[in-house]
Order: sequence, then C-alpha cells, then structure tokens
Amino acid sequence: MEKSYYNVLETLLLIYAADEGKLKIYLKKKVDEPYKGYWTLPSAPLDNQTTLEENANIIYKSVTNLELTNIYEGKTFSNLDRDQNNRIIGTTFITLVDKTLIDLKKDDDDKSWFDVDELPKLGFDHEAIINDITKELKQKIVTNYDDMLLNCFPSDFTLPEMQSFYENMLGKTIDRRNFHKKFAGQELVIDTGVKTSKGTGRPGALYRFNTFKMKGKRI
Amino acid sequence: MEKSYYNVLETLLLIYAADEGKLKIYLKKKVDEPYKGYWTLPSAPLDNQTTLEENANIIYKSVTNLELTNIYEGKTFSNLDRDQNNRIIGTTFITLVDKTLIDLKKDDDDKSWFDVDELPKLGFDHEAIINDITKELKQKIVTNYDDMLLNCFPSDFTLPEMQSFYENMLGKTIDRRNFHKKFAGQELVIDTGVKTSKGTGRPGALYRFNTFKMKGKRI
DNA sequence: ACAAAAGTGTTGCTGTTACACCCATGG
DNA sequence: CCATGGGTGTAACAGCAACACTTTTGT
Repeated sequence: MEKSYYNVLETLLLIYAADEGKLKIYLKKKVDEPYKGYWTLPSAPLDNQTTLEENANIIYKSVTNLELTNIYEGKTFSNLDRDQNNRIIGTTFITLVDKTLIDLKKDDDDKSWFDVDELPKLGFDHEAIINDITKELKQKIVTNYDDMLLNCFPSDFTLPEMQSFYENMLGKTIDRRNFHKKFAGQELVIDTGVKTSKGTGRPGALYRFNTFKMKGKRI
Repeated sequence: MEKSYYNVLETLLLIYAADEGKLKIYLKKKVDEPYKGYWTLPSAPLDNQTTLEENANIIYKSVTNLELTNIYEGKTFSNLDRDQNNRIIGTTFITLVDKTLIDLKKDDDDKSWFDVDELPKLGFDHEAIINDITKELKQKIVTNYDDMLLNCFPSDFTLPEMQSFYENMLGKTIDRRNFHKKFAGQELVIDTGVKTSKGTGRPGALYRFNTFKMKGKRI
C-alpha cells in the first residue's frame, strides 16, 4: 500500500438498552461479504463534510427514525488490520435508549438486541470493541455518570428488575433490603402506585426515577 | 470543497506533569503561520500505515527522546473549522510524566510547561481541547483512575505539596489532618526519612507512594 | 521566644453492610 | 395454607468531616 496522509474513517454506534435486568446492545446481521451472516455494529463511513457526532446521529436516525437524545464518545480504533482490504479507522459513539422505542417486528431477523454478556458471532473487530466499551460503560452506568442510569431507565421499572440489572453490571449479588433503601429511602425513585403481578409471589411496585433528585447525582 | 470519504487526521498529545502543587501541560510555540507565536499542543499528522497510538509515541519521542510509559486515549475532535484550510480530525492522547525527566534548558523559549489554569494564547482550537480534556482528567487523577495519581507522583513528594495539588484539582480546600490520615494512615505512602527544609516552619517529610498498596487502588 | 508550617488524636456524623421479620399474591 | 417473592426496620461498622494541640524548624 502506498503511504498517504489520507485516511478512511467510520463511525460505529453502540446502542444500549436495559431490558429484563440485562444490558443489551443493538446489532445488525450482515447480508453481504465479508462476514456475511455475522452480526455487526451499526456504522457509517465519514465524509469530509460531516462531523463524527453528526455521523452518529445519521446512523441512529437510519436505525430508529428518532433523534439521538444522549450520546457519549468512546475510543477510536486504528489498528491496521481492522478491515481486510483497507485501513479503516473507527470512532465509537455510545447511546443509551428506551428499548420499547426501538422494538422490533417478529419478522426482523436481520436486526436484534443481544445481552452484552452473550454476544453472537461478530464480524470485523466488533466483538473486541463491544467488550472494551462495555466494560467501562457498566461501571459508569451504576454510578449514574452523565445521568447514564437515568437514561437506561427512562420509564417505569420495578426495584427487583433494577437490582438484577445492577447485579449484572457489578458481577456480584446485592442485598435486596439495602438496595431498596438506597433508592426508595433517599427518594431517588417514586412509587407510581401500580403493581406488577408476574407469576407467583407478591407483585412489585412500579417505580420511576425522581428526575429532580437524580439529575447530575452520582450514586 | 468536493465531498470525499478521505480525511486528514492528526494525533494531539497532551503531556501533563504535577509540579509545585499544580497540574502543568507541555506546549510548543509555533514558529510559522498560521498562529505564529501562539502556543500549541505537540502533534503529528497520521499516515495510513501508522496507528494513532504509534503516532502518539512518535510525538512523545520527538519531544523527550523517551518511550511513553503510560497513555490514555481522549476524545476525537472533528469540527469542520478546526483548521482554516483543510478539515483535520484530531484524536487526543494523554500522558502523565515525571517533569524532572523533561526539564528544559534556560534558552528553550519555544517550549514550556504551563499551569493548566493559566494557559497562554493558544492556536487553533487547542485551548478548548485542553480545557475539555483537563476538566475530566482532574477528576480521574484524584481518584487514581488507571493509576493516574501514581503516574503524577512517580518520585518523592511532601504531603503538603500533594495536598496543594489536590486542592487545585478539586477546586476547594482540604483539611490537612484528614488528608494526612488518608494517605499515611492507610500506608499508601512511605516516609523516606528525608526532611525538606524550605524556608520557615517545620520541614516536611519526603514520602513516596507505596506502589504495592496503590497499584489499581481507587481513592 | 516567637512565628510558621508539619505532624498527631478524638469525636461525631453519614453512609454502608449484615441480618430477621412481615406482607401480598398464585396455586 | 403454603410457596414465592416484595417490602420494612435495626444494629454494627467503616469511612469521612470537624476540630485543638504538639513538634520542629528559621529568625
């Protein structure tokens, strides 16, 4: 390859959502070679008249028809062998969304949500990228860095559901009573009055975040 | 400008050091137009056969003749107007060094260390970049994220000196006795036995970090 | 001896952990 | 009525904040 100061860039978008106590990521199945049938991150090449942030928004719109509401820039990956043919530099962006807004139809078999701890076969270096980004992200979410926890739970949730989510992020179990106290005791969450009966046992109350108390608060 | 998928990239290196209780950054004075006489970050254009990390190392070597010992990737800046002539995308890297290893000669007037809170006139968008990166960095250093505090104080220091550094990072004063207890009480620092007499008052003891206890520890 | 700066101890507060019991629902 | 899971209270502990006194130097 001829040495040159021109480079090819792409924006990679990592769309995360909390769902059933798990952190999930949105992936697309590749329909052409290379890596046909493998899953990949949504991405777009960057032209020289668009910023990386704008490019991330373009990807998001093409996936969801919505506007990005929160966005965090991640690392840039520049290894020479990221792509077999060309050297492509990938800058990652991260967004946390309400999964219910991007729910998929039954017949969508080329796009899906995956538990970040049970990823499918991924193309290019996307598995390494996801693992790298996810590892740091988990820590940031549970401390509500940049209101990430708030963005993960924009609508109603039960405390056991969020506790399960926390346990997955931290990789350890938490005492249910202390967890309850941490959120309900400090009025970080508000009881909506609605009960959720799912199967046996006492139904949990539906809560929502007290955004006034949570905004900007590290926990 | 013609729309194209080829982009020009540069690596920007932010070299920080703790000195006299302040966080300082290494800058170069620009000798040609544009921004002649303004100060700028050390940088290098990226060719298509080098990774961004390698490029950061190349810059560091050209500045110090040393190998990078720690490196953290920062944001990538892609605004269209970063440079008047071309669209140049800048990826930042951060390193924390022992300032004594890069001490400058008296006649070096084209390179210097600056207190991050008293920056000189900077070229391009470098002031905005430094302020953006520094703001997050300060928080990370004082919690020893990625052993950053350890890298800021690789050799001996007095506790009052480090306390002054902490106060500058946090933007508030700290109780001297609690500060002492936090480090000496948990055996995070080791008394070297050497005393430093600088002017009036009782001389402070020289400490060094107990790397065994500090490595990987968030404080 | 006096001023200036460094080192040390005690106390109370606050947040976190550990743990036992009661309550609401489905079968 | 019993199994399952959600909600509540309390006591011990650790980490942090507030605060006063002693020690070592220079002048």
